[in-house]
Amino acid sequence: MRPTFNSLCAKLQQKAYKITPQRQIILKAFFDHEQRHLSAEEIHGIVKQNHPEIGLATVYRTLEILANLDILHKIEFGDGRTRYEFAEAEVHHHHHLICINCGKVMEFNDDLLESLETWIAKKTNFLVVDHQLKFYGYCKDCQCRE
Amino acid sequence: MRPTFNSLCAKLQQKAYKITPQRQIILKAFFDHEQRHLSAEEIHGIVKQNHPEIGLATVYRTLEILANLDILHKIEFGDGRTRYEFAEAEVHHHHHLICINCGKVMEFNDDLLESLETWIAKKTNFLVVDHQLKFYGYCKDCQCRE
DNA sequence: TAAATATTGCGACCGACCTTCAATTCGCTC
DNA sequence: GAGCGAATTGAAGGTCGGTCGCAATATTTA
Repeated sequence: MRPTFNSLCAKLQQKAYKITPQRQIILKAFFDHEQRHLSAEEIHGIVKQNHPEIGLATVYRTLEILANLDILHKIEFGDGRTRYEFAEAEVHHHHHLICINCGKVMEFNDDLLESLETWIAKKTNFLVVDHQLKFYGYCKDCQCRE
Repeated sequence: MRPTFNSLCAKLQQKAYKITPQRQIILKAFFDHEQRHLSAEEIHGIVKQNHPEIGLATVYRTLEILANLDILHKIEFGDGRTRYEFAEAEVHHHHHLICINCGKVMEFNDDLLESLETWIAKKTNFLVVDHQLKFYGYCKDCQCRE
């Protein structure tokens, strides 16, 4: 079951964070664009449409808080900007297919890596707590052209 | 068999790049620090010791060229700076174990992902040409403390 | 050796992100 | 609901990795 907007606000409040309009607006933007991997500037662009007074620094600060509370999850696609998605998605071990040509990002699920993690622990004494798997290549649309 | 310094210079020359002292010095630095994942600034620091006149921009430009020629391979560990390693290492499908606590980076090899790539191609029509797998966790030394 | 062209170092610039600070707002208590 | 203290905000400026423009210089080819 996925968290509701209200349950996430409650999570903020539990940790003594104040429920400001700005934080609500930013959080709502993630519900409205659930499918995308949004960067800070993209979020800023979205919330500014209806709330032009919200500053970029506030967006950065809010994203940092939401990531620390495990509400959002940071991802990097190598284009120099950090992107965010709902953290709950991460427990399904979904990973990313990144098109080198058009930059489109798709997802796929797998559970293959869990067995790999325990194998690593045995072999190397390294305690794995998270992993990131990215595949680079050409999506269906970009395989003919280019 | 790994390429020699001279064979890599030849590769540059084939593509109509000039063999300048700066490029040789930067390339040599990678032979002298083969085990590490060096960033542009680190390379600059190394080459400046014996050749203080080499500019940072030249280092960036040279690394870009060497990466485009598949002599070096770019890697990102999420610390905001691009790092480089010899590309030949990549064909062995080695991946990285990144310690969240001390930042140490270890490597491990696997061939597991090749079968996954063909599986993806069938399932999603996505043509995989490269992949990146990173595990975050705690290395042996950091598991007790922290 | 000289001309044509690529490359260099420098400094200015860029974009993503963070910090500082005065002004405002939240959440609590009365 | 007013008042208080602490957290938060927007704006401006700063940091940092990386890039660009340009005049000076070096490499290659003839």
